[in-house]
Amino acid sequence: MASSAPKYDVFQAIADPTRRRLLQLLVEQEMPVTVISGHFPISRTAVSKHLRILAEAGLVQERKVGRETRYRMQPEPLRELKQWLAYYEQFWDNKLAALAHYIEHQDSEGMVDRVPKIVKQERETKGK
Amino acid sequence: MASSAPKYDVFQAIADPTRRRLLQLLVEQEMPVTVISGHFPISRTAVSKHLRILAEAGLVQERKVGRETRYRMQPEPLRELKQWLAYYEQFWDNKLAALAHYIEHQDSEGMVDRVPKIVKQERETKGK
DNA sequence: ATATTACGACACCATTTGGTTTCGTGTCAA
DNA sequence: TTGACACGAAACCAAATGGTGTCGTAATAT
Repeated sequence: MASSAPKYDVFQAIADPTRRRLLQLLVEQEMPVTVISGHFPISRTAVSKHLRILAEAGLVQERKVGRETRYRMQPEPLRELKQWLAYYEQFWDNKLAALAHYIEHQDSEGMVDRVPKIVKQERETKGK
Repeated sequence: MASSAPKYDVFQAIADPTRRRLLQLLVEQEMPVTVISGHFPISRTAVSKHLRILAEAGLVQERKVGRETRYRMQPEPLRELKQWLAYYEQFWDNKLAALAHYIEHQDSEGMVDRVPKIVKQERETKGK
């Protein structure tokens, strides 16, 4: 219920290649819809819909300027992704540092149901 | 044709919450399909289809043992995600370290068309 | 005042997606 | 051998997704 309630899913938002290219385009610059859609082979309306999905995921911010709406990327929600990744990082290297970092940053955000807090599956989980 | 030809998309593979839970379940243990599907409210066949998608993305590995097929997570393909993320990390902190890390690891994989090599978008909206 | 531009809201459409049930086949157990 | 089990394949379905074109309205330009 905090102000930044991401009602759409970050994982889903970045699943689409067009949306990833949108982020890439808007990461450094704010741009109005028409200009943005000039960079894509699809219609302005289609771009608009992608932008709305990204906005709902918190990945872009919109700002009205006169008759245009300018969009810009907002990278913060990617933190959630990073945390999710951090959990798995320990498994592809033997990097203890990764695990340490993971533990250290566990409760930064509302990630509770997304990534397990190093939880035992109900399986045996005897010592390693 | 290298053994790790990810013909499915990692971004898309992890977009689905069920598939993320599958990864979480299989990250430390190999399991046969029936056991896996016992952890989910959906049918075994549905689970099987998710597993195939994950397998095509290289995120799980299958191994036949007698009449059962055992699956286990393989985290390597997440490297691609990590690299994608690394590019954006520089934008949410002023962390120069992030940028440094990004540059340093730029050509590790075949990511060329996915993340730009610090490219200048055409600038047009000048000033404010 | 009138025309043009920017853009969201709709209505619509084809394809993909996540799910189901049924069936066939290979493997193990009695 | 006969039966039960594990599982993928296939056929099918509803809903979501990514796309289109048209329209209305607010802001700007002539």
